[in-house]
Amino acid sequence: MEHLFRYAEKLSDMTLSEKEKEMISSAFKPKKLRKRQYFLQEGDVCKFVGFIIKGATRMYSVDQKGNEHILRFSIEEWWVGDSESYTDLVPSKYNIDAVEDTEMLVTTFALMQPLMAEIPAIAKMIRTMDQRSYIASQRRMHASITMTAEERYDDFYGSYPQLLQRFPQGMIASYLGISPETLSRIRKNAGVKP
Amino acid sequence: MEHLFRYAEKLSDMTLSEKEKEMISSAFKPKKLRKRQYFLQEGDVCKFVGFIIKGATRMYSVDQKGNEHILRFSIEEWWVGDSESYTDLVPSKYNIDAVEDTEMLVTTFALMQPLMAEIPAIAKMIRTMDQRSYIASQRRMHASITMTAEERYDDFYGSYPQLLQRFPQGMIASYLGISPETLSRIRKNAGVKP
DNA sequence: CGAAAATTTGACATGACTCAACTGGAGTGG
DNA sequence: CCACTCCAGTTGAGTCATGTCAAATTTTCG
Repeated sequence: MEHLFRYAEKLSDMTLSEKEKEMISSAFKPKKLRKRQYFLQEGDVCKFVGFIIKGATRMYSVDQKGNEHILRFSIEEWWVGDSESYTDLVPSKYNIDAVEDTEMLVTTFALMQPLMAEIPAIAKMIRTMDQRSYIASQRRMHASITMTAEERYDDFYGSYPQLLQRFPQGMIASYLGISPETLSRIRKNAGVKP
Repeated sequence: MEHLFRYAEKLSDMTLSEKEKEMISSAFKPKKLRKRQYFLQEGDVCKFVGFIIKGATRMYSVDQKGNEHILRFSIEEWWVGDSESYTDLVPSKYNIDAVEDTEMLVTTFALMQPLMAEIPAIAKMIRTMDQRSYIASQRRMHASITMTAEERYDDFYGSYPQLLQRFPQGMIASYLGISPETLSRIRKNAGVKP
């Protein structure tokens, strides 16, 4: 739990009282996922959110041809869940599964509500998270509209080197919206550049 | 101002007291933009947010070759501003200008803070907006990774018919990340389909 | 009405995809 | 611990979607 407290205090720039920490503790519980295990499957309504203590997950959709398209990676100190599904209570279009063995703290939205209402630090943390997510996603969109496959890879390389080392190349390709073959070729040329 | 009150009440699902309405009124002031007039220029820090009463704006970047890439359209009841720039107080990478003569209510972030802190409906409105923005942007990202140019156009057509009628075709192309020529060809084929 | 901008059309170039074959390393079971 | 399988990644060849450039046409707006 300490991880989560520290994260909330950092993002909110506030301090949590012991009582608040207890409230939080009682709302979350630990959960482990084995590699390849699902956190959420397409068609289910997402009822849980998780905060990763250790490990890595991905969120992706599968198209008619069976190709996977990764929308989001998460590692330590990131949140997991499909906000579209839980805010509107609709079945999710996405799958979320563990890419490594993963430990997280999970809660439900129902349990989250009172925390948000009664703990200012949590409310602020969530606002900050929402903002950051939106900004990140706007950046990614900009990259997607503006850049070629190679530029997008370089951009990703510069922005998220940790993720690059942590996820297999095929998944990175999927995240960037290019084929694994194309990414392989881009990487081959990479050394040859300026 | 009435527009804004109604919007806040709708999104928050709460009622504003007269006192709260006064607070809001004193924080916002009306502003008009002529067609083609800038609301924000690249390199400036975005210090204002606007709520559109009437009109339409776009947010876009310009690349080295001088091509414009539209990241966002806004029309009545939408907000205008670069959240990346104002939350982190960094110079914006984007321009925002009016596509039609536009009337808005504007405020600064400094003036917005107390409203958020003291008016629950405003806090909730903002949270809802943030969530929706993120969801919309995730959808768009998904479309961008998953679909061909033609599918993206159809998707846009289905999701935002109002925008289609309101913005010139070249801007729609830019928003979708395709060339104006390609969009023109897609539209020509559109009638011929199923 | 006329100039400038937006859209359309055509011809051509190319980035990225697909399919298929090959390679190497990781994980598994004997 | 070795042999075997299997999957991820690489490489090559051919194709297709989309971009580019340029000219023709239509629309917009002063």
